[in-house]
Amino acid sequence: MFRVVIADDHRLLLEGLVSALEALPDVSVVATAHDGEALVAAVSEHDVDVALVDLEMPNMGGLSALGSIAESTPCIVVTMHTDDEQRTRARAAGARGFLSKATPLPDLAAAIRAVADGRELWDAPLSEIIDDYRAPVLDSGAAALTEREKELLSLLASGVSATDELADRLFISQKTVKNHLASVYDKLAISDRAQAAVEAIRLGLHRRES
Amino acid sequence: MFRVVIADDHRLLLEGLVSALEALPDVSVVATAHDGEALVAAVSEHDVDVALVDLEMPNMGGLSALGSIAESTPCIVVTMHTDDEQRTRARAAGARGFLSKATPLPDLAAAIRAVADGRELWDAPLSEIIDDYRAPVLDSGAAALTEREKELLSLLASGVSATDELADRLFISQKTVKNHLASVYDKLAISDRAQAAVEAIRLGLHRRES
DNA sequence: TGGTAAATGGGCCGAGCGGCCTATAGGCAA
DNA sequence: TTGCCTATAGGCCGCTCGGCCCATTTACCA
Repeated sequence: MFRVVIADDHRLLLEGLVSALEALPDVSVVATAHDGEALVAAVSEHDVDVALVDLEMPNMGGLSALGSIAESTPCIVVTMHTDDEQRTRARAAGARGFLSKATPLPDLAAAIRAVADGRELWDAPLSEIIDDYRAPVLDSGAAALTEREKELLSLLASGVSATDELADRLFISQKTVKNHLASVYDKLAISDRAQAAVEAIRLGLHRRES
Repeated sequence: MFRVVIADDHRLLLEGLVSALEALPDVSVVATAHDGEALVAAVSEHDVDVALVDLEMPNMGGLSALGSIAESTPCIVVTMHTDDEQRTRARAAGARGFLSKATPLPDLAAAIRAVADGRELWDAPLSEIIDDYRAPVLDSGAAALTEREKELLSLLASGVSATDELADRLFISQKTVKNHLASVYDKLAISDRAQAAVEAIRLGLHRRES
């Protein structure tokens, strides 16, 4: 579980990112900050794997804050201004990466995983580094789920819980539904459908087809 | 369920907002757009209660797009530049409201509800209008849940599903747990704990105390 | 070619769950 | 003061769920 701090004075972006990153099964937002000073305070108070830092903030801008924290905490600069000058400054200040606010969310997630893994996003083409980290880092149990088991969990997460209805939706017998469920319980170390539904949602298995 | 369209060329903000708004029990994001043209197309293809529009976008800016859609679709301008000139232009173009990207997320949610309810955010102090719409609009079943029932759902949503464990956590007998559950099933029109857990998460009841 | 994993299916059984009825005490409002 | 709602709790019962055996077919892979 990667522990992330986000600093941005635009609260809609900040709180939106919190929601989107928290929805990932392998990311946890441990603190947020509206300005540079709060960011410095936040990383000193929490164990942080990656900090996302906006450059334009009141009370000590992102670059100054980077100077204080970049040595001890891997930082990714997330900014609107993507000119090379800002990019160079961010790198010089110790940032491990530099992303535009126009970046798709999955790319940011991958960048977080890459930086948390010790990579830097400077030299190689960004897409190459990022492609290595697209998949969420799941615990061994969740990673062992088969496709059929995920389909079952997806139905559970959408409120289909009765054995007969699950069987109808998957075109299999009720017995096979129970077998798959037993396998899921074993892999996720849980013991009933309610917990399975909670895990399914946490793993992002709700609302998808096939 | 308010149907919302979001247009913004900064994908991190866009996708973050989608995640945050979808997490609300009374908001559904039916489409997104990266530019003005896609926004116009989106509102013509979906039934939309409120459109959130950024002013700075490629391929027809927000103001031009407003001209095409503001008459038929209530629009809230969400922008970084909050000077009075932009504000006046947005109003002249037919927007029902004007919010900074520094707005807290709950205020945006309230603004969406207010505008969907036919209000405009111009004259009265924003905080007064917004305060009338802080509470999510719940269906009658969810609105009828008592505090104790919400506590129970909150535990369910965090993976506590066994009757005896729920009883221990709430300091009541197992029988009372089952009584509360039966009441929840009735109010939410569901029939077991798995569905209750799904609903609890949808209603935002996960991860809160007492 | 043999081993492993996935998907399918069956039987059995006990414990847990949900449905239904009743009851008491406290708070609040008509 | 007479209801109604909430929170608490018990009994009873039938059905479902989960745990534990098992088998077959189809893959894929070493």
